[in-house]
Amino acid sequence: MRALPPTTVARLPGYLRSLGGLASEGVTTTSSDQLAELVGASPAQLRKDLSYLGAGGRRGVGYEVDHLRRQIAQALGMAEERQVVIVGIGNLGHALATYSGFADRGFVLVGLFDTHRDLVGTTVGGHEVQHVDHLERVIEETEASIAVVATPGSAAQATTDRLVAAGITGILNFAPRTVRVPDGVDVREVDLGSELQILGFHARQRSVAPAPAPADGAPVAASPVAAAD
Amino acid sequence: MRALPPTTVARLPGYLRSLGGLASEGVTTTSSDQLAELVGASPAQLRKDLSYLGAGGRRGVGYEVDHLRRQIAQALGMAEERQVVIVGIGNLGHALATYSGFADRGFVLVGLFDTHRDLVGTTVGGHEVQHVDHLERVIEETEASIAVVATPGSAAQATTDRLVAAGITGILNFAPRTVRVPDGVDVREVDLGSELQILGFHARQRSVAPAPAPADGAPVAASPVAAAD
DNA sequence: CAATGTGAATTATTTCACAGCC
DNA sequence: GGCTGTGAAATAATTCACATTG
Repeated sequence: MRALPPTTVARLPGYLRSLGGLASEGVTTTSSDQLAELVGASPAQLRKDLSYLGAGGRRGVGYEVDHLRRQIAQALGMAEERQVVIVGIGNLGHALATYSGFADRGFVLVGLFDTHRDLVGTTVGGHEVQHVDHLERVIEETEASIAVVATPGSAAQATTDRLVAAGITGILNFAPRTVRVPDGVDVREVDLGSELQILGFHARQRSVAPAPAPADGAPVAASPVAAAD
Repeated sequence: MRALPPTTVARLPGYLRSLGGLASEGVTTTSSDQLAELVGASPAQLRKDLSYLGAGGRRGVGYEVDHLRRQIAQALGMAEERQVVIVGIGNLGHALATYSGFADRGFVLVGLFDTHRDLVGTTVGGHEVQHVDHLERVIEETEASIAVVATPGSAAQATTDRLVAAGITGILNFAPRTVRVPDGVDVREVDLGSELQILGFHARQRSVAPAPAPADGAPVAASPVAAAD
């Protein structure tokens, strides 16, 4: 019918996580109120999101936890295995390579790559680090479709170009640089520095503004906090 | 006069990064077209974002790079130093602790914490890892306002509660669990697993749908790709 | 004349509120 | 009676398009 709004897609993994928590506690049925509380969303938003999936909640009863999990998992493509490569095995790449969350989400790590002589040949998280020279060959052989870029910023765009040329269609970019990709390729940018700066913005607001709005009382009439000073 | 939309705030770090790139190439003046191309946004959006800041662009000319940088940096609170603590020095926490981007963005690392006996006392990125027992004291003494949570998911909420009680007002949460905070505290959730799953969703779309929409031709009439099957 | 700044139009997202079903 | 599903309303974000200005 209709495509899922991107905002909905972005919330599904969180729903799935909370449902997993419920399941492990033996809960078999839940409600939009309960689940919304767990994920920190509004019940209405949750119901709307789930309705896009055609998640068969029963009125007066709620949602069946297991069924909902399967449905979200399927929407997220977790039914099929996806091969993932990581390029750039520095501190962050190392941490990502040893991240335990790949397997249980249907992702299979099929290659680690770097250019540094002293890294190539070492084993990280059970995988041997290969030289990026072999990138294209490995991607072809393993049919990898997703890549994690954890290179220095200076290498991010060139790396991305090679990955795309080799057939990668989804890129998770941790390098502190926005990478450009052609249509049809999907990028998610994750940048620690940017996240900190966003927190910094709010921290500044707090220090410039008087009070951060009392829990739910008087609406702090028109505080003259301009963006710049 | 008006507050910046959150979406605008989230884009500012990227603008700042690209402006830094321009500056290091010796560029002194730029246009919304040029900058938009660099950051991957539309020129109109860029102009609107910058206009919120009161960024004094000159019509017919463009923006002065240095001035714009200062203005964005100030909006993001980079003028003041902010003290940051990291809780959870596993693989990821270790990588974050050695991340070089703190200093140049006005963030000062003032404490690393963990519970593991064999980690406490070791030095990571020039800082000694302390036991979380000392968390409250250090936050008070250093006046830290921002915390990075890189604990296992099971410890994330309890850690967050302690941080908030100790006065932290901004939290960057890498643990795979949504944490709840009271009003007035700011949280950014960053979860590798979720990001991968979002990429997984699009990968599935590609495999289920025929073609990923030709660059700009026939609009692929009503592809019957429902969310679930 | 080139490029910003910005109201107006458009599109997307969230919230409301209630009918419908269990 | 309780809780979902969903149109309709409200809000937010983006894009358009053009008057404005150096």
